[in-house]
Amino acid sequence: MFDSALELVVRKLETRVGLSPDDRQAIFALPHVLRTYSATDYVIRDGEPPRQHCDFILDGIAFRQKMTVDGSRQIVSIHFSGDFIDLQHLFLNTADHNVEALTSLKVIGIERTALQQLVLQFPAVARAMWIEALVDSSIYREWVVNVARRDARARIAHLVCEIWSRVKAAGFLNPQGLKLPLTQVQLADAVGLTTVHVNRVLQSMRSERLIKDQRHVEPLNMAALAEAGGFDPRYLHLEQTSSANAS
Amino acid sequence: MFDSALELVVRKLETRVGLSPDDRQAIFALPHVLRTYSATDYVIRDGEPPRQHCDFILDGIAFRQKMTVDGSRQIVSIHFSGDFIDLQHLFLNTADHNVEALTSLKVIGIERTALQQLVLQFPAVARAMWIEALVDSSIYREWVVNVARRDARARIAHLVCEIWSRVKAAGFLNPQGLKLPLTQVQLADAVGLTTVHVNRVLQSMRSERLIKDQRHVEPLNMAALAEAGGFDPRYLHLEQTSSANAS
DNA sequence: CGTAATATTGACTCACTTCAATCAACGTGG
DNA sequence: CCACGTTGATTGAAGTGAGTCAATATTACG
Repeated sequence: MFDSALELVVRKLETRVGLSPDDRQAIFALPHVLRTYSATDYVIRDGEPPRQHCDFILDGIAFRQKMTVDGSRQIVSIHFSGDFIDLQHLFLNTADHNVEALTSLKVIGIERTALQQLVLQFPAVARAMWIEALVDSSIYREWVVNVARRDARARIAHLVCEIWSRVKAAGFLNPQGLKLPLTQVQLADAVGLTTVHVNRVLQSMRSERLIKDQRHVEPLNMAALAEAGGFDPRYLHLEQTSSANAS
Repeated sequence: MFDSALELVVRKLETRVGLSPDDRQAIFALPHVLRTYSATDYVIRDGEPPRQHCDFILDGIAFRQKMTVDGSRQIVSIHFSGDFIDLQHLFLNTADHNVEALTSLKVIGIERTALQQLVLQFPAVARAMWIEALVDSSIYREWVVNVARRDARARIAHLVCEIWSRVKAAGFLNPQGLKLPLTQVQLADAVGLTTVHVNRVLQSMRSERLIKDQRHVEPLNMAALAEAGGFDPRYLHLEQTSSANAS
């Protein structure tokens, strides 16, 4: 039961590098707990030191948000099954933002110091974790571009394409689509717009049959969406495996 | 001569973790070259595989930019003396953006595979590099907030504050200020605005005595600038050292 | 000294915001 | 089973920060 949760961690890392039996054994030996959050629960709170456990999502969706001094909110990332929520705090000592559960969330919380040791002492695992962290960075860069340079329609289209691609790559997509219970308020906070405007743009996108409902992403017309969002998935580095096994 | 360049790398990493004599020796043993770029030279090109060397800035300024399909440009980060330009490509196999020299640039290019080995085999070094990478991520998150949620005046003020803080923390600030040869076009590309608007906002900021000249950041009134930009430096994690030596 | 890059200006437009209702869906308690 | 509160979605009217286009200064520099 516990082991099956760590199995998911192993499987995730193996999408990036080959693991030896020793590596796998070390992962299975990680002290951990299973934990559940309800929607709207905080997983990480701005200003707090890292918790004792580092969470890896088994099921559900979480998002990361920052507040400005004048009180507006920006969602800066969204995380799904198979994501480490919290690489950030593996080696940093203070949270500079919040992470909140979007849906009810099942995670495996791995003991932070044990995970640090694993990363520091098992090169193959380290490689995989580095790749995860660097892809996170790459996604942030694309978000900068998204909110800075695309209009409302393209921003929303781009975000939907990203989510679609990531969830699909992680193997959690059923053919009838993806349940994504983002409210329009949250969607607006993710793309840097107001709710009112998001609402109007969504209506027009629905009338174009680009999307059906932002709370349920369906494979209506991904090609048209990608076109509308100027979406180029290279930044997700989905095919990135450590073929660079120069090691 | 060569060693003095690596000395800078050592010094940088030691701002984050304590290094043992072994660690230091391993760093000094890194195969490397010294290299120079002229302003506007490309250091990294979108779409290319990683070069054989990983650059660390000894002197000068570089910036990272992405293009959208419709041809607009967004600068997503700026790098100064003491920054690794290229952690991204230490473990990823394709560049998804460009890095360009803003000024003439002196770098030490460390052999990529050797640096990988160092990071994978020397835990203290790994810790320091992780912290660098995670702080990079944190900065990207703040840039998302900056372009998504602040108005033109605040965006520019925030960017100036960030640059000021980072260069100061790296110890490269002379009392009369910082030469930052950003043109208004580049500044606009960094904050997600047009040149025309940046020009007008700069004029008003100059008249308020918030800044004097965007090409030379002077310590005119950093407190007022921080106020105008809603700048809270926590996201830079400047004080972050691995006091978490729970290891 | 000429030419290109950068900065500035003016007039006009527009995508997005703001403010303020209203509507719809849904769970809850009586 | 219905009144009611709450959350999320929608609408309308009016305002504005920033963009666009196009011209002109200004500076840098070979």
